[in-house]
Amino acid sequence: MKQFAEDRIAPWASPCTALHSKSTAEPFPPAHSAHDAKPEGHRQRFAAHTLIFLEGDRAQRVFQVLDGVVMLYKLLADGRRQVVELLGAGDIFGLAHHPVYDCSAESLIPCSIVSYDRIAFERSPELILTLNRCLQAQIWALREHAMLLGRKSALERVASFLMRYVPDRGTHACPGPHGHGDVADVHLTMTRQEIADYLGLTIETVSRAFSELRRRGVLATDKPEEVRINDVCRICRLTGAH
Amino acid sequence: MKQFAEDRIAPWASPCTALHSKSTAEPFPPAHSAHDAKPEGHRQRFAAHTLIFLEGDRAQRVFQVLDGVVMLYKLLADGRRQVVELLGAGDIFGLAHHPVYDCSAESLIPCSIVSYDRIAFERSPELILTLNRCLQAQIWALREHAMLLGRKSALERVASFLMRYVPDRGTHACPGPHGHGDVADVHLTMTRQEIADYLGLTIETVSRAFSELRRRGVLATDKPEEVRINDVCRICRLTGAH
DNA sequence: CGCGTTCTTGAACTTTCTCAACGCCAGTGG
DNA sequence: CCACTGGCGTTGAGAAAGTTCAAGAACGCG
Repeated sequence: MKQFAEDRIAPWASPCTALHSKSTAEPFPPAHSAHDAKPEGHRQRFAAHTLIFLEGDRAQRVFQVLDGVVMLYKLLADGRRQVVELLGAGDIFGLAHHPVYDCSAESLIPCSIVSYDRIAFERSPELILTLNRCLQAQIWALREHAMLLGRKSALERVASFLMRYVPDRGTHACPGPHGHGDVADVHLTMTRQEIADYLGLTIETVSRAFSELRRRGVLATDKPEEVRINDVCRICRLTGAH
Repeated sequence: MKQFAEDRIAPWASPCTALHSKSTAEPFPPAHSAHDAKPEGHRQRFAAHTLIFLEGDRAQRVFQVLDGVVMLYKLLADGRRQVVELLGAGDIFGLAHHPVYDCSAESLIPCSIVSYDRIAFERSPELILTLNRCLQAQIWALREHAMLLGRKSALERVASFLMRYVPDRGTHACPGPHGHGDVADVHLTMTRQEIADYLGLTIETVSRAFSELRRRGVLATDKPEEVRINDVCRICRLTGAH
């Protein structure tokens, strides 16, 4: 992942890492040549849990997260919801190969977001390379998530979810536990319901999985959103990936 | 979807449509200007059920399906498998934002495939736009699939799967039943096991779902792979999307 | 302090999985 | 030509995992 080191943030090394990152993305990397038409962006702030757009809306604008976390979700007619992506600083969303958005977008925490006219955005040769890298990272994350949704048990799903919040662990080149103990303090940015809709479970099952991890001593929670992972390696082994 | 009409095949209108398409893609659309460095492609034929590359292999080449159907899948350490994408004519695969492939690729039926050097491919300005559209279509399909894996029942999954094989039905602008009856004859290109791994189910559950649909009169099967859908609209309503 | 929301826990129920048996078919070899 | 074999699909019965429904606890907020 070293090849992204020169980026301000490494936003597409893994969309997941953005979740715990406190970093902020620039609206866009500097232009390489003057003739590249860089569309002008419209900067906006969103409070936590604010709708950005709705599945089915005309897809006129493309967005990039500068700061914060955005959730993309889809609904079935009867109200069942599936969160399909979690996006952090650097991630681009709102593209659609149909004329309307294929999912809804909502901020999970307060967010800074730039938006661009979609047509101008897609024509900009400057952005297209950046965009492609971002799309590839999203595809990677979606495939990973398909594995989780299709084949992992509830406990494995929750363990996988928790690992997202631990920087650089459980990845290709996991450095392994370092220093004294293998503890991580994590601030979950999602409610149990949102976690459930992301993991394809019910809220009760998610709650039970947390309790089970607590019972096993792997986890300690102060408030529901504040989690202390006592043994990152152990959680990682519970993800089913190893 | 009219905007893709000028394409030889409309490969990225929806990756799904490629499944039943008998059409063939050109290695790539003609160059717009002479200076575009179009990397040279290496054409290959693969028999049915042939491995193209393995998850973890160094990602040196990028592939495009000219003809046939390719399946991408991931494995967990204990052997659980999840098929993450089904690709048809026009679809591009083998890109990776890591240096190794994040999933394995296998032909489902005999395939014609071109491959390019990944570095050259990613640098080619000619291909970037094409690639971009393809990636967006894949993201759309993956999100749709996340919905299926996370929130749909076994019967809904199988119904959704069947709808993939019926051209233009169940999409945005579904023309509805036309002519006498609403029948479709479908040749499934996958074994029950492959379908199960795609839908996040077991082979038995898939088989039972087929039987249930047969019992309800919606479906008739001659051989397991040859299916007659007696009422497309009814199957469509069983997908859970409406 | 009281209220509403979110989270947790328990018990009954449903769906899907697991394990096992059987049928069908194609290919093989006597 | 026919019996054997192995792969694949179907079906059944019981087990397991997750869902549903319901009640209670914890927390934040006016």
